[in-house]
Amino acid sequence: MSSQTQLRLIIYEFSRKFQTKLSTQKLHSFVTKSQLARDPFFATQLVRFYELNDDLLSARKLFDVFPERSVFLWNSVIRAFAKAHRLGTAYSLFSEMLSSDTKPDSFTFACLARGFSESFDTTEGLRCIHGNAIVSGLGFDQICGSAIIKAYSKAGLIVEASKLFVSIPEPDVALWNVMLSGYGCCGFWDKGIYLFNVMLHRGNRPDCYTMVGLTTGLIDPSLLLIACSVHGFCLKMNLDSHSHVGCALVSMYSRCKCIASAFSVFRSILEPDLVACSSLITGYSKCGNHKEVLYLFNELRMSGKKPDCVLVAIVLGSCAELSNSLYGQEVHSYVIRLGLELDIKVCSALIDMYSKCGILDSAMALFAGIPEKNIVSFNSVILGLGLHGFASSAFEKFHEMLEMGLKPDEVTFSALLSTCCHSGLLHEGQEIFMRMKSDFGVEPKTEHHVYIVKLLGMAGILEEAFDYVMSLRRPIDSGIWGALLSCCEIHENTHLAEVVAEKILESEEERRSVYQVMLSNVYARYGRWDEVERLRDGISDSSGGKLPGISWV
DNA sequence: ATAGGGTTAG
Repeated sequence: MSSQTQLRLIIYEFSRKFQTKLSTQKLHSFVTKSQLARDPFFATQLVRFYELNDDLLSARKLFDVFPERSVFLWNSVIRAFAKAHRLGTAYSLFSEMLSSDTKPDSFTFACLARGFSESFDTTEGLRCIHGNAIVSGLGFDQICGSAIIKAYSKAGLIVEASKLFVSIPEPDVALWNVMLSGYGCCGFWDKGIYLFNVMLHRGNRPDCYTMVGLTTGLIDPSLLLIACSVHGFCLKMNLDSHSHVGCALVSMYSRCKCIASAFSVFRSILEPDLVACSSLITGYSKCGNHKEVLYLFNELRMSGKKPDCVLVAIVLGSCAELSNSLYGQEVHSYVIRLGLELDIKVCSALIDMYSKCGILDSAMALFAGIPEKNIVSFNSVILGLGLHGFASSAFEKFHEMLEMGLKPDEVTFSALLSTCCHSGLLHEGQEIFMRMKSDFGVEPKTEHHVYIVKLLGMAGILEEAFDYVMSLRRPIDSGIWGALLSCCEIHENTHLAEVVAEKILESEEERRSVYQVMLSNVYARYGRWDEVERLRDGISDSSGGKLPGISWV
């Protein structure tokens, strides 16, 4: 092995392991003095290294002076900017590439698509990338296709995603997997399972990521039966020992509020890493066992693992729910010791924690200290102000956010509606609810309907609240009926309460039998006729023997 | 050498 190659390997390893600013500078001065910086292979590695260190400036400098730009170098630098959400730069690099001698390949489009999947103006950006890919003759490419499908589905553009999927002649496993989880992301878990059946039918062998893809759509307790069957399938295919599958199963069971199963899957993971532990801790947090979250977090710290921003944010969420600022402050000081206090995720979680613990001043101070505020930090502070009854300040922050060019999302409106509820502002609430859809194109979800019902109910206009719920598209979430029910209780309207209770039972029943039929189809496919019989018996008992007409295959 | 798939803040 030549000394040159050795150095490359050392620095390649270096780039994977170290992530401190100090090492960037050391490496940088080292590289510029040596001849290494002229080597095309090495330049690509170096860009990757800079990317990992959030040092895009150095990456750009290196790229700009580099004489021979290989397609690898172009892709790496585009990838670095796309991943950091510097989409303008990523796109202008791409345009520059189009007019250069080096033509983009499938990786170029994959890198671009990845960045655009999380931007605000996704639809246009993605269509543009997709169009360019087609022009470059890569419209049916697997690598390019899988990245674009993923981006489309992350952005909720499931129609675009599936159109692209069906146009690709012989999808590989990764492509099937991306489409499966795409359906899950967009709330069509049933279509995902249908596609899974088609995939098997065409003789494709599922891998561990197929299983991970199937779990993505299983997001609430009503889907527990389906979740169990996915788990069963993992066991049967011997795919459950893979650590990524383990994590996905833990979080799937957590979303289904079945913490016992989540825990038993976790126990079966041989060497749980930080992500596995985070999945379990997130599970306890989702199930409302916040004491356990703090306990496990402590255990994790004792075991010498270093929590990351994601985990810290979740733990702070539990401190907020416990409404005890002592826990929160302890985690806050730990965060400072770890040097994570500037992270925007952590900071937003801290704001939320302090305002829910009644210390609004600390929350506001933290908010003021964030250099680049994003949608989440604004949402936290709006929610906090609303919670403390400062409705006009909350709306001021909302306008400030709009002036900064940030696009409000569903959580923003949730926070504003909650503000109105706390201050009893019926008309303001109704107005912002209207504007949410007409001015900002945000579709109302269960939580928004719940707030409207609460606003109407609290004002004592129960009949109007009832008519409002009846006007919603079916199926109506039982949470919405629940909100109305509690308003009926407060206003002691027993007549309406009875009607509402009836509706709740109805909707649950309907949902259950639909799921049972779907599950029985899964069993039928694998010849588990005993289970099928058991389930179908259950269905005839509960819904008069009539099966809804649903087909998976 | 550059992608793609485990947890994910409000």
